[in-house]
Amino acid sequence: MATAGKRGHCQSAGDPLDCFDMADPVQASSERKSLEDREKMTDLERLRHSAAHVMAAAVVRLWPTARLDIGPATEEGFYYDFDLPDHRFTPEDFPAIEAEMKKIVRENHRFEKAVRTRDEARELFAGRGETFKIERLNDIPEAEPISTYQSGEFVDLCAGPHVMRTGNVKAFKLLRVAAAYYRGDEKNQQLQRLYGTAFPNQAELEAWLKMQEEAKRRDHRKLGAEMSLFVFDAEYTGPGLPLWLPAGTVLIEELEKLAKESEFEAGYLRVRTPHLAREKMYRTSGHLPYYAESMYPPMELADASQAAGGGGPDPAAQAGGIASDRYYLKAMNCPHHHRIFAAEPRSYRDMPMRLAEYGTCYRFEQSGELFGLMRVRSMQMNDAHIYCSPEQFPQEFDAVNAMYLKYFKIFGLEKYVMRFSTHDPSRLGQKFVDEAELWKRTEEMVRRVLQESGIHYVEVPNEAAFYGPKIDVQVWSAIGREFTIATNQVDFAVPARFGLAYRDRDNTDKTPMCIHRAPLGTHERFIGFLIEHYAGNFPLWLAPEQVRVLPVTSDQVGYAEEIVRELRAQFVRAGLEFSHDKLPGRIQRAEEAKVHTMLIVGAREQSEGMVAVRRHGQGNQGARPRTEAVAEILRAIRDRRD
RNA sequence: GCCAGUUUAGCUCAGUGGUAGAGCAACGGUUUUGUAAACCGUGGGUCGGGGGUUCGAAUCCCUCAACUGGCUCCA
Repeated sequence: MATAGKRGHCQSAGDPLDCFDMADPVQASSERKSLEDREKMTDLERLRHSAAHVMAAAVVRLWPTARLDIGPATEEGFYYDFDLPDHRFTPEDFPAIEAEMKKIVRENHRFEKAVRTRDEARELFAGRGETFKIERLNDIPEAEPISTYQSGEFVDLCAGPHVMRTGNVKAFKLLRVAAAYYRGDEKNQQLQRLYGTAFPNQAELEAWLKMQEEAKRRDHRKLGAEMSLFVFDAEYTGPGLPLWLPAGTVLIEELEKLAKESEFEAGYLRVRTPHLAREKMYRTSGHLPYYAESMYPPMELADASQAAGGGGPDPAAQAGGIASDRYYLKAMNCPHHHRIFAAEPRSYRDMPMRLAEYGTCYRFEQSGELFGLMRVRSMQMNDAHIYCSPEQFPQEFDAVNAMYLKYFKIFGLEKYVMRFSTHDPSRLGQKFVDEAELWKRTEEMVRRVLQESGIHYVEVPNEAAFYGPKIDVQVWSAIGREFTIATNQVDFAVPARFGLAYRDRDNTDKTPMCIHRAPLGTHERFIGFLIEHYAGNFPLWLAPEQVRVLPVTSDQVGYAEEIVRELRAQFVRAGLEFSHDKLPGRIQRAEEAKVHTMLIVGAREQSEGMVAVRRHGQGNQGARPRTEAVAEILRAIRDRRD
């Protein structure tokens, strides 16, 4: 993993694998900003960076032994890293720090820039015991000037820029305390990081805080519990292993229905594979030994001759002198699909061969990385592998792309970026498989497809997978969280590892290319995203409870039951509620449960064969003939409209 | 895995060393109901698990776990 860059995945030279890693949070980069970047800093970033100085100054006043590292602006505010062995920050310290910050703001110091020689700066920080600053000083390229900023008694090694005076830092708030490894490397010591945010004025700060509150309301973990979609039962099931409740299972099955329909239309063949496989599978794929740590530990069958049955023990294990047989829970489906491809002789007439499966994978994510449904240890992937010839590739890739766009339209996803990761020619044969021509051609094809479909994409050099370029789809949930929700990868290398081949027209064996694709990602992350995207107000086709019929009095129960029967006969998820509550109470509960459509039937409706339609969140839509209302519901479900 | 915080009834939360509480939900009954909460009653908790201090622990201490916020990681 040493060659892996800061933020990508599948980029290490040791990784010849598919990798549907769905996580890719945006992280504040700990890399140095160039001088040009600094000039581009927005006013808000200047303000926040200045606020970081004010906070650091306050901390040093309160804890004079604190040593400073760095304090940049981030997307939501700023942080500053401290080394302070004799005190651990807790949120209880915030009022004192904020009070001291206010004092510094009132003192209204100028941010005074001073350009210094290296030796002067070194001496200055050595005198203050600021060892991190001296190390950071050594990072600054020879050509760049060294500058410090002073506000009051506080001096920091800093290239700026800042606001004019501490008095300009008007509205700020400390947010949280966290640990952070020095230089972002877990081999280094941990520093204490204080996060805060700052805005030009109090009103904007408060608006932002309010937005954060709103975000919490649509958090998928909260809504998932409220709507009984899933639970985590760590004590019995295990951390990161969700149990899908009936309502959540509806979402899964509707998504699978969508996927199966689109994949059927697009000529995919469905396959099914077990949740585990022998060690040899992952040794051949290359996952072992590099990634064993990210997989659940193997199940070891001590008596191999007995365990192995007809096949005998794993020869590789025997060769190593181990008379045992190991099975691993699968962390990805591709090796299994490769073996399916290899199961029978293949002809060019079979190509392209598109093997699809909602495969369940298990990844032993570190405990601290688990995050609701977004980062779990068991996941069901909208997986498929397309085996094709290089000639067939553009068309296949284009079709995959079209499927992505189809899905985005269905879900009303307007804000997304495709992140196109390409190779670096200078690293062919090391980080990237040594196929210069294939790289060039494939990347050009991919680029052209992206451009022609008018998709918004960014190209990221040097972040491709070992075996080919890839596209990650990044989306934002309605609350502004960014996720990699889907991925589409080109693979020229792994089919060869498995010895995959097809007989071509010229009667020679050729190795196929492979496209790994998962436009709906995993159920877990995709549904987590959808919950936030819709704030739990699912469109009719997805809504766990689509229709609830509410008779006004017991006299209409029979009529209501008739309507429910009619709907259920058409596979509409409809129910009836008649309880001791008055109508407004039952409406309230249906609204709270986010039931998509309520059909209210009283004496008036019954006598005229009507229903009064009420849409969740939209109030009373008025009475309509029952047949018309039912037909409209069926149409909307069929068209996957809201 | 690391740092910090949190963990009390199904849910939201109150309870700072002296008999575990409220609202909602659940259940039972009354009410026959017209577009976001009718009324009355009942049951429900080993206060995350374990250990310790104390006459006495939800409350103080230790430890383990899960979750949350970050960091690292992310095949």
